[in-house]
Amino acid sequence: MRKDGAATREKILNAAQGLILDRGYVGMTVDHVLDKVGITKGAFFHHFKTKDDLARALLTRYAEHDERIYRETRERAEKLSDDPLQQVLLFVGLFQEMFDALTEPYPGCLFASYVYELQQFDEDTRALIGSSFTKWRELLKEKFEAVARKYPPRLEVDAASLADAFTVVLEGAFITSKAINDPKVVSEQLRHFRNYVELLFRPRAAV
Amino acid sequence: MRKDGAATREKILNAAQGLILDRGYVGMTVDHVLDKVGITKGAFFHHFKTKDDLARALLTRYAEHDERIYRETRERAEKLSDDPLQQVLLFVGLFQEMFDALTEPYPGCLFASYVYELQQFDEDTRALIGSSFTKWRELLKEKFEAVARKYPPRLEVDAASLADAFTVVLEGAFITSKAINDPKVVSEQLRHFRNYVELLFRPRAAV
DNA sequence: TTTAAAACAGACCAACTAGTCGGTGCGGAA
DNA sequence: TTCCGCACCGACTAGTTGGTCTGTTTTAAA
Repeated sequence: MRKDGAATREKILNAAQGLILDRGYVGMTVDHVLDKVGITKGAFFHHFKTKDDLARALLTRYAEHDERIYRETRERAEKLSDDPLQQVLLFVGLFQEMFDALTEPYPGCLFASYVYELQQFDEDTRALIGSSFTKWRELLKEKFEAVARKYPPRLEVDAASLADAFTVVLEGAFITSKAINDPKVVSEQLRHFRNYVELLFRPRAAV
Repeated sequence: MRKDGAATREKILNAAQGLILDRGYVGMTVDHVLDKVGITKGAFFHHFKTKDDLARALLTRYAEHDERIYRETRERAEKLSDDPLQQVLLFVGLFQEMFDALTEPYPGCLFASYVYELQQFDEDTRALIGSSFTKWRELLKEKFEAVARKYPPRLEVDAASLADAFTVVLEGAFITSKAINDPKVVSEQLRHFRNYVELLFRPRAAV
């Protein structure tokens, strides 16, 4: 397997993603990628028409990967318990587990990186970012609605914004974790979100 | 007052900040700033030695502004109530008020922008980012410790990470707000943080 | 073995980048 | 009035950027 186009393409994507999270999209140059992967201009532009083309491919791949993680984790939680509240708490707990294993700060979220350079991207790319956020929301929203039906919340809350809160905590924790260079931040903050859900819905007797 | 150097300097800083939040630091070029302010290269490099010099000045100004807001809001809350729990709830509520008034998404946090291009900046600048985050933490941490002394929390929590949670919610909400282009996200998410604090500390009888 | 396409090499280019430098005009001190 | 210095101008430069182009190697089918 001397010349494997698909493998080279993957290497380019992986290298570019790391570089973008470290230096931003504009700050990541094509030459940086070439150095990191060990290829030349010809190879790069054989696989990607333009740098923007790479940006789109990268975001699409990231979105698919993210959605799979969300969906699989939700399914795992649903298998572990029949109770919607327990399912949500397990869902958050499973994410906590993942981020607890980190020994250095999570490199960051590609969406967040793009959001802070939003004007560099075309309308399609920006739409993809927005639709990913709303997709995550929908994935958790129905879960929270089921929880609220079974356990009346102690305070009035909106299922959609509560679903958003999970993403919000993740995004905020990524930034804070990188800023103070502390890998523990993400799981600590997820713990707070878990606490919130618990306090909001868990019936008195069970506490 | 024909030629006011200080005013021009401010105009440069303001224009650059807006451009950076839209396009990232590398994506903001000196020429963009010149266009926006209506000056020339000579004027720009008269006020700032290099582009990096502008980046540092901008971050310093932003850090001072942020700290002032945090501190003044805390002091306002402290004047409005003697009870530490009420003070925290008021603190969050006052922020909610500010962000509730927005008609378009908050342009973003300069620290977060820099964090997603971290490798572009020197050690000093990165240290300034880290120290700002810990400063915000300290500012709220003592408050939460006072709350916890008076009202035993329903779940065991660490004051430092709870203080971080406020910043985390803000940072995460900024990104989500921009991503889905919805200015209401920030105040909604602050509401959840307020709920959390309330559920965590407020005694049963008062709920 | 032939052959056509895919995978890659690397010299080259136009546009853009941050930064320089000699010069200009104006306001106030002497 | 002279003179000095701050604020500003804008042509210029050296280096970098994304992207092109021509040519070479590899792969697998015919």
